[in-house]
Amino acid sequence: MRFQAPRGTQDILPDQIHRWHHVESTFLDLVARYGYREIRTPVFEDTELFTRTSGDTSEVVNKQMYTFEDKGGRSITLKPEGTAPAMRAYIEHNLAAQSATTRLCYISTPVFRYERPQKGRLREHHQLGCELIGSASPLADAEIIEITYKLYEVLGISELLVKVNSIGKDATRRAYREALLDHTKALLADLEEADREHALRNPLRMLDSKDPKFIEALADAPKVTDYLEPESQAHFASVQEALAESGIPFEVSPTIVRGLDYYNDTVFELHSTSLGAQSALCGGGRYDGVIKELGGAETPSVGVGMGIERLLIAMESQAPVPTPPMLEAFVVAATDSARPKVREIARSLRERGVATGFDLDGRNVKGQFKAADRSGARYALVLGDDELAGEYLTIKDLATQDQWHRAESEVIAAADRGLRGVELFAGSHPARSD
RNA sequence: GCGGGUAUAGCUCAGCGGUUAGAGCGCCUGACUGUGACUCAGGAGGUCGCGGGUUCAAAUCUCGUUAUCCGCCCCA
Repeated sequence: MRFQAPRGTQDILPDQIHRWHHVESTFLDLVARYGYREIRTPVFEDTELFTRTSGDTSEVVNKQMYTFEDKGGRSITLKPEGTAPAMRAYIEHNLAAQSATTRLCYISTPVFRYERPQKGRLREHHQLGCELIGSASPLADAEIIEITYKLYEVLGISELLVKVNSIGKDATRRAYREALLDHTKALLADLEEADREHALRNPLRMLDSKDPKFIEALADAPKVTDYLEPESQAHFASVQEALAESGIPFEVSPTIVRGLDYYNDTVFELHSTSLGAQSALCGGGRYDGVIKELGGAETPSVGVGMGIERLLIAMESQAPVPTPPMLEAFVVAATDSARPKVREIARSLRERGVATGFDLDGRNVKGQFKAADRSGARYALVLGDDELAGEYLTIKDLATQDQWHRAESEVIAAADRGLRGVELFAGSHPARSD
């Protein structure tokens, strides 16, 4: 029996991991400038955490959660999204006591949804996220969108579309839902039972449909923005103003409704045209009711979750990340008598922070050079009887094939001063050894 | 959950009823006993995704299954 990774999951192999590190460190560096601090939450949570917040009519909670009973009889769910666990932790550890507004971020948190996999859609994927807790200001909404936009910009995604919408307060959505159902009454009556139920469960989703029937029927449908309360209208206008001031191009898109039920007022998504059917790079919005729903004080909040796998797909074509070399230097034993010294030099360099390799298996010089080449090391440090006698190293630049001598003590001293690359190995004695 | 395509060497793919299943790239060895990458010569590597069926004969046809890709749905 040969095992393979479960359907919809992927191994992230060493040849790929630098791309993840690049995204993660770019993200952490960016959000640190806004004052976000990282939080890590468990992979699984109490099932009710998600049914309470995401809403039991949502597709995610309804059919996509990985839910099971543990040996203690508890209902456990692998996290299907990142916000609710972060809010649970925020309440549980009373982070509100530390300051009025709290900025949390998370990197590469695994997210599980039972879906039919295709490109850019997995059963386990990973998200980066930001949560700005404790501010009702439209500037908070704009900050989250700005950070998201900047991240993609810095990472080199150019074919980017920012879509924002406001879905208002509960009352607005209730009224609008009614209006929408009223408007599509004739169409709904014609639908198959299953389709009708689906539409009735969340009427807003009809807006997003690609079905010509819906598109036609909804062409002259009322807009949610017409139903917004004055307060929500003003908020949405201010968010747009703030985005414009930040120089972020966006479009108001009435069809953005989001899959989770906890959002109010601002919702947004960023799409990349290079992604095919699964074009959403991230989604987020304001969720003022979540913390109260989870037993905390009423606390307005806004946040975003960004899918890493989709981001990496978009980057592949638009902004590939160069593969860093495995090693900086490789020490070659030209004679067997040099092997102990080779090991000693490798150890000295490693202690001084230089990624250094050498042959463990008694390979001949040719094999050692080959290994040096494979390792990506720019420099081979050759050590044989001549070098042992003269206490120097023969250094070869594997890219240019130049070769020179340098006293061992000088190399170590340079490494001690923190020098790297050319400065570390460049010789003051450019004589060739052959 | 629905519809369709694909699965052959480490990778990209050809072969589509009939000798021993191939190519390019990669890998290993040698030419070169202290020099990789380039060149030349040689070599290793395959349950043809898996299981059943049809046939004298199956990588090839067929059914099932698993994975993957595309569209729908949903979303990151």
